[in-house]
Amino acid sequence: MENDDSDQPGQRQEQGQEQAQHEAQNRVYMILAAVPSGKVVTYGQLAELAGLPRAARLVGRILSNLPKETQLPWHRVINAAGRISLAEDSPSFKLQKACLEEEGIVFSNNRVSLKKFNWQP
DNA sequence: ATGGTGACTTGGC
DNA sequence: TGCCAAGCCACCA
Repeated sequence: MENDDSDQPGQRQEQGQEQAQHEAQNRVYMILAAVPSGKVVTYGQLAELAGLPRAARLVGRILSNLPKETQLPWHRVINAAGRISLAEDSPSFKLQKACLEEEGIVFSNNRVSLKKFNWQP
């Protein structure tokens, strides 16, 4: 048979995109959950490990959408400059910094030691 | 539908 | 060392 399975390209494609996004988000969660205490990872690294090169910004968006009750170590994610990508006066900033210091991360002038970037899965 | 913005990154000065 | 500009991706007005 000619197989007229009639996949409506439009709708199918749209669903595919949405699913892909969801998958990507899920992968980011997995990678993030695997980051050990005492270590940090940058948005770019997290994106790359999740198979999303050049999507550092997307990771930031995903984190911003995390529920406040999340179990994920979102506080272990910092930017490439070794800084916390949040406003200093923001409660989230203070929380993140406090969590990292609890884990032994040392800050110098609001910046994390670059040596901590050496985390391999 | 074009433009602006943001938990980003990299390269140049 | 620090600021600026361009690139990149998704979302919102």
